[in-house]
Amino acid sequence: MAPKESSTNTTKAQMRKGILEFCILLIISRDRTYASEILLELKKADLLVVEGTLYPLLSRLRAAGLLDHSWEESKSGPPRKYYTLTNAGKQALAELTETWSTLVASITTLIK
Amino acid sequence: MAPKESSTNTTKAQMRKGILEFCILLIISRDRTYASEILLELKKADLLVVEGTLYPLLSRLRAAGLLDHSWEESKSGPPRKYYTLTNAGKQALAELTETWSTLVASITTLIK
DNA sequence: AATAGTACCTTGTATAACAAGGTACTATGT
DNA sequence: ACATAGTACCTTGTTATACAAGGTACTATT
Repeated sequence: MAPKESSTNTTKAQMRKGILEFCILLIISRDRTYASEILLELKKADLLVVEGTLYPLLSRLRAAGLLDHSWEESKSGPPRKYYTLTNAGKQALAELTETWSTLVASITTLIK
Repeated sequence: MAPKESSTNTTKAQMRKGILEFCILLIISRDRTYASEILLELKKADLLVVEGTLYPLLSRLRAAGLLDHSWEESKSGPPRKYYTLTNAGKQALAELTETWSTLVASITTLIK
């Protein structure tokens, strides 16, 4: 029997995708960090993402003025590009947190 | 000064998008319903969607075997296409609900 | 000098959301 | 009887984006 792709797999992926930007801002807000580490954090939170998704997204957030970055040397490899939130980024995160709360409330209502 | 598009608008839209399919299954699970009514329900839950998004999505879910439909007459207009969940749809919804819970837990952890 | 590990980034393809436009049935007003 | 408004369906074309795959480059280890 040929392995059948579960149709919920893509739906689950969709669900996670939508909140990616929010999670990235959340992670960066805790402490300055760099792309490879963000990938690990997202994996820990069961939000699987690949490089080809993350890098363009970070660029977009930076272009939108939400992120800033600075290069720093590393003891164990090439230099790292550390990201931090700008003031606009902090404000955006606050708004998104609000949107998230509303969303959770809406869905909780729908479930019941 | 030209009005500037808030960068969080698109991010918020993204966030909502991801969970659209989940919400649609949730809404249909409560009682059989049709597209125009689903649109209203989503608006009530602050999940703005347009027809061009909903119709292809319903078709996809149906093609995936999660939805079934039947035409029924209406007293106040053209016939309506009522959707219901198939057994596969019910199972998918159960899985998505689980995924949703995990997601909420992950993000709650990130926020703290 | 070669290999492994870490870290960055880009390109091409497929999917999907949205805006806009289109069809058709029913009820209502004149 | 005809036009208009309301409801409900659906499609097409454009744009955005997620992912897979591949590529560059620095450091440490053997």
